[in-house]
Amino acid sequence: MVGKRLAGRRQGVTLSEVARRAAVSEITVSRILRNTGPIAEATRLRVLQAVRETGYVPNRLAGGLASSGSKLVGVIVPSLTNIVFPEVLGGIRAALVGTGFQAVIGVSDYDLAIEEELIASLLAWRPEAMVLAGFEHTPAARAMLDNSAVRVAELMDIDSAPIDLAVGHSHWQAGHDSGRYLVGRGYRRFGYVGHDWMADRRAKLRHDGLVAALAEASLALVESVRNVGPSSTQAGRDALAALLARGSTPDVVVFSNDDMALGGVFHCLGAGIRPKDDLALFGFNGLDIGQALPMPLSTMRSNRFLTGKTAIDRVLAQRERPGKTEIIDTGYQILPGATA
Amino acid sequence: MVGKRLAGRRQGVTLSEVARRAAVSEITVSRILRNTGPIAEATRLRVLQAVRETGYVPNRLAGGLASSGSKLVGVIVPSLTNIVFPEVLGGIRAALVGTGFQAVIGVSDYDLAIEEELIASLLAWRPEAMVLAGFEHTPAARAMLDNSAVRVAELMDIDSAPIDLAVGHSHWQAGHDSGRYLVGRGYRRFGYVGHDWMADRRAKLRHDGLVAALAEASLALVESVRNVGPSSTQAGRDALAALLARGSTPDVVVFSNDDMALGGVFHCLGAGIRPKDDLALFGFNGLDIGQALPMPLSTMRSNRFLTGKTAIDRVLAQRERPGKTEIIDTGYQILPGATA
DNA sequence: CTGTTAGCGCGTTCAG
DNA sequence: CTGAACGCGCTAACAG
Repeated sequence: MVGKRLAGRRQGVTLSEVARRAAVSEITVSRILRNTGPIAEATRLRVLQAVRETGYVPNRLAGGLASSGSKLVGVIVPSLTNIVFPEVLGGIRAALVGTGFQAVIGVSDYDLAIEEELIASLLAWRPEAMVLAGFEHTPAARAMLDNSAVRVAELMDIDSAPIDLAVGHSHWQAGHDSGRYLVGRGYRRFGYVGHDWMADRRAKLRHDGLVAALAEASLALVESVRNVGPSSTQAGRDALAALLARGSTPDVVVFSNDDMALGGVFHCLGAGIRPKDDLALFGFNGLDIGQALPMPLSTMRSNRFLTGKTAIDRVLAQRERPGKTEIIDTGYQILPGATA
Repeated sequence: MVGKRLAGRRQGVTLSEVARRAAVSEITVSRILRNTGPIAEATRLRVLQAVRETGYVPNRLAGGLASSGSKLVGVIVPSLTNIVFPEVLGGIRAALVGTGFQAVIGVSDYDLAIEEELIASLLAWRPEAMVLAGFEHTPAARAMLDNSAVRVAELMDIDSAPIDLAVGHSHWQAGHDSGRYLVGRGYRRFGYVGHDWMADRRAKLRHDGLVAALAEASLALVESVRNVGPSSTQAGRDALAALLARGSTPDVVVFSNDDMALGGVFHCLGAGIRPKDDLALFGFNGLDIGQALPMPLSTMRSNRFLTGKTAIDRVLAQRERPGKTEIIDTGYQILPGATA
């Protein structure tokens, strides 16, 4: 049975109603509901019964206000359609389970102005930590973050100095390693297919690392195409077609990520180009779908779940912002695959 | 410049600090920040200046408590890794822009018990509406929803009676239409490859609609494989291989969704089976990636963005729960593609 | 083991 | 156009 609520009264059941019904004081109900302080088993049962009968739902606005602690973690990701971010959120959720904390998620669409608005609006909920992607924020956003004493985790990237905590891996290094790996496998004529660098600075870092590795082997990109929009399979497909149409003959094409690379594979399959035999293809991210292809994509796996989980674990372990910043490398691995 | 905050004081800047600085009362600051009531332009500018100088961030816990209105919408989706839900969230965000409302997102992992917990915990934030996926909820969850006077939108599905508002399309009908369409194209020997029905009831509805359409044409599935886990490309690939290994020779295989169907296409490409010529393949959802294949996937597009957007528009337009329930059909379209 | 007192920071009255 | 008083629902800090 689930109590009343009846009629016009807008308000729900409050603590005092539960307390009255159980013939105890409000604070006792509050303690029982929060498993705090010593409580007689008999009282607890009586109160829990009253809670059930009334259908009481605590008001966390009031609770948070009274205790100056919201048990909220603000999270801002650039996108949800790029599957890597839902995977990071998976790690965040995993770390939050059983802590009583709840994530409030914002999506910035890779737009720093939107990120700034979201930071303001999430900070208004007095979260106990904020999780962001990358190091680029507007000055106003930085000021708000500094001004609020909350812990700040910047994810994905560790190539710059963090505000507080950075968790991710070096994208420049990953690009560099991919270049060394491919050179080591005998490739010499490198093509590059990328997407918008303005929005996705990490893609540019990987590109720069790749180019640096090539230079160390006295090589350079023979051809490069960059799409203006965000990464997508269709964009990768179109861009590879455009690159090949230019007439140069790369023996390998490195893509800005797996989404783009998948499109590259599809172009090859449609055009009768045999991946690896005729043209090698290399991605980044190590998405499951790339590994389910007839020829698994050669790529690098980043550890998105671990990145999200580590950030939360760390930030909840130490709630005050420490004096010095910390950087945690969650690494990456080459997936040899069958396309390079 | 961004004010102090200095030293040990845990608390941030409050309204009264801003008020003191601007030499007005708190309520005046409050009004200015909420664009409410008549305000002298001079005062407004002075106050805004003080807000900037102090780096004041409103406390929504306090604001919500005082006004009994949180400007929050609770959203619970079964998954974020299934791309259809991020797309629904995209529609929700689009509808929320400029309204001052903010979505709080929970992920249930297709688990009704987790959904129940999330409902309890989101309701504690006193949202002004709740958005859920599907019609299946635990009795306790239903009770909490009924008990809170908030509006409730149930998305994706319109095959049952909603609590308040349902937005989506009929999955049974979609399955039925796909069957009629494929029969109309001359297919007779139908195979089915699906994933876990316990978790994804809508997949089962589509299956049942398909089977019904076949029965109307005096046909039946010649072979059916269902994976126990969630849908994935790899699962689709494995399941199609398993189905074909059984020796029956379908001329078309219908998959529970595009993820699975993509795996089917990959299996065919790897095994030298020509999609459509040797074996037709049909999916559901109309994901972009399926349309970027060398041979675009034949499938049905559901309108996820519209579903999310419509639900929020509707629910914000009328904030009290209306006397009677409403059902909005956002439809679907057949994408002919090239695999069936 | 339980209760009392006093706010948390803001918005809703109602007066000026 | 601006302000004073009050309370939203809950919890911290003491008592007892």
